[in-house]
Amino acid sequence: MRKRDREATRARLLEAARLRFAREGYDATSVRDIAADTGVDASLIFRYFGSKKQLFDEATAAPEIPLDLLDGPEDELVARMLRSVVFTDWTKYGGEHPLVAMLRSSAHEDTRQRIRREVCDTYVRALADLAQGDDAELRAELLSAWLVGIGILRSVVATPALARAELADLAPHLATVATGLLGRPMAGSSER
Amino acid sequence: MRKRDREATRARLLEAARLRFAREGYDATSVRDIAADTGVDASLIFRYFGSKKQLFDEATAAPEIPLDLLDGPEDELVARMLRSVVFTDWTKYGGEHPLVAMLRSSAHEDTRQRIRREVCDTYVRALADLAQGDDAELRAELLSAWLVGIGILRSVVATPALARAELADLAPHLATVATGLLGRPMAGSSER
Amino acid sequence: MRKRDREATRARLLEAARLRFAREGYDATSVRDIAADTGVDASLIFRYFGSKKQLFDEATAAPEIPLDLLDGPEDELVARMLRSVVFTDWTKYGGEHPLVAMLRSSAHEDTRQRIRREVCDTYVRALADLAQGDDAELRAELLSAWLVGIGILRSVVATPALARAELADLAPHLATVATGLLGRPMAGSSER
Amino acid sequence: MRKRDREATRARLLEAARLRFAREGYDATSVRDIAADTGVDASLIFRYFGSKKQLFDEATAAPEIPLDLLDGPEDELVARMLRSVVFTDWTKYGGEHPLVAMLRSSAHEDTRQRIRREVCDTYVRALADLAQGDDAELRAELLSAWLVGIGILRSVVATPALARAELADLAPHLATVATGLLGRPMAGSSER
DNA sequence: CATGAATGAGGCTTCATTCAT
DNA sequence: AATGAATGAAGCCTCATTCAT
Repeated sequence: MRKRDREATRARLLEAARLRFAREGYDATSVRDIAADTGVDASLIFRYFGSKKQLFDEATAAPEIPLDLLDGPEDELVARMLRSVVFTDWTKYGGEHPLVAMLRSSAHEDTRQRIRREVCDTYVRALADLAQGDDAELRAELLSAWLVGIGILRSVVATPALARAELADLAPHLATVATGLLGRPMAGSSER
Repeated sequence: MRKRDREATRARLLEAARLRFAREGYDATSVRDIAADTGVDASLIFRYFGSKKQLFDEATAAPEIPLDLLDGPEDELVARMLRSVVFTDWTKYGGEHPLVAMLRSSAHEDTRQRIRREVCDTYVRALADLAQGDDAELRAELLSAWLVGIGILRSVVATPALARAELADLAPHLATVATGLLGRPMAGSSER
Repeated sequence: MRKRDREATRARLLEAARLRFAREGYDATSVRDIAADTGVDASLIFRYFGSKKQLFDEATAAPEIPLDLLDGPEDELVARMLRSVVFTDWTKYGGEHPLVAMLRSSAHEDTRQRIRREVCDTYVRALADLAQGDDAELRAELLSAWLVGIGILRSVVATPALARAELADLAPHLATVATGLLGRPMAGSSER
Repeated sequence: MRKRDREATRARLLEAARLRFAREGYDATSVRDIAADTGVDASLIFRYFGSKKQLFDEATAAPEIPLDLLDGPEDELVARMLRSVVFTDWTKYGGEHPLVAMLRSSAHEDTRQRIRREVCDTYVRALADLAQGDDAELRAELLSAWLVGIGILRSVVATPALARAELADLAPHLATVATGLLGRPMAGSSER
């Protein structure tokens, strides 16, 4: 019973922290904000997580990668990635893909490393496996860069055309670019 | 003992501010840091700039757009943009294109607006003029997104292949994507 | 080492603030002074009161009006008021009637309004009810002015004769002036 | 020529200081305010006056007492004093009698002493010479207190009836109180 | 173990004042 | 002698964090 309360409070703190850190960045978020959102005293954060930094690390740990991101048809991989970046409900992260939101805290080298690791381990690697030719990794990174750029222009910078685009609007261009960069035919969207 | 030269001191403060804000972002930079870098008392910042915010605005004001960025041959426009983003000496901004560096302060809506304005006014507009078809603006933004994404992956995230790539490595892929997105033949690099 | 008692600490801060603000005025009092008097860290003031201004407002809130000030015999009303102004133990306010002490912060319009409200609501109104004739309010204010003036000359300016006067010395003159201004016989002192 | 400029600037600084100190009090006035009002650099104040405090002392030195204040008919003395306090053009002092204005800086013991000296030397002494009986000084102070109180309630506290009263409205009450306190017939106003 | 009172460093900013030029 | 650049202390306030209870 007690135990359950503790776990529940910890979870709620984590959730509030995720939202704040995503929306306002590390520096503009105070532990008091998070505690207030949760309705508990700020000192609990130190009991449960040790420090603001540790809470940040835990709150922004890489989310579970959806199984179907990497497991579907190969020619739809890029389309699935794009949907993950811009057409997925990231309400828990303030409405943006976690990686995009984390750029708001990119003033800290630590955060940059975390972003790098996830971008490389998840996106670049999977794309590099698909690419043909000797500079496969570079081309995979260039495609990843595009996805990241779209995420940023769409939500952080809020550029007009991208901000109101639907997946269907992007699909043909996605196919063009992905096909061009990977050197093999890629679909612009998955049928589902 | 420094010379008592208002303009010189102001300029040195501005320079220090540009570097700090670019490297560490608005929140993680304190006016004392900047003053210390400059070797003067922090209160001078308020005499000369009014507030930290005003110093930030002035320090991160859009740099002069090189004349040749928009005035060269049309088919090399994207290549010139890419060089501006990743192969220009941005030492004064901590080594990154100012727009990329400013993302580190993107927790503040104000900064996001400034980024949006410059991206739209300079990059998207020029590209939209080149693009064919009815969704010209969307395609221009998609290409801008790519440039931004490259800037971020290369320096903020420091992804391995991109970080060590030379312009020549990127040129062919640039030509492919730009041509594909704009619907007309584009060069991957300019001869100079 | 002080007890960790929120209410007690708050009360001690309030007490120290009352004294400082009364003796030195708003501007010449720093929150650090008050905190030091209390023996706690200055940041507690902001936790408990929000700001220096709010602490000031709370510390100088009108003290309870003694029940017998307005409820005794009518012809002794002025005498009771005089005793309230100059012959009451205002140690908590640095030795002066709160209204007189507040004049030290009268550089701020806000404070002036508070003084006006209390003077009008408590003193002028009660006196106007007693005065005969059509300019009752003016005469009530003139009598209030006298009481205020006495308070000021006695403690702020510390004029010699008034500073050492006892109630008995003032009583006959009080009777004369009050009777003259109100147009009805008034006593110079109450028997108690 | 140079000499004249210096004296002129000094005089203008003094004038600006008088106004600021009167209207906002010592603490709320900064030397920069005064310098800005005068259109000169703040450091001139230190060259010419030594310190803010010395400027204050000089700016608020007792103004020349009008010759006719003390030299007219005896029975109109109080009337002349009242006119001096509330019906004289004190624009140079922000619209209030200098003594009343100075109460805004009464947080400092120094200022209080200066007020005391002027009140005693000018007002109390002249009135005491007129009063009959052994407690002449006390009665003179009580009358002075009234004048001060009227000045304060009228302009600092801005009590409604007093704030809009004309000299004619106050004259009869003045006669009553002055006559009562001094023990000899006094006029409520002078014929001029 | 949990609570919340207390802390002290540091944030931005304004002040009176000094000191080169 | 005059100018204005520079200073450093101190102002209010917020922060992450600690430590009694």
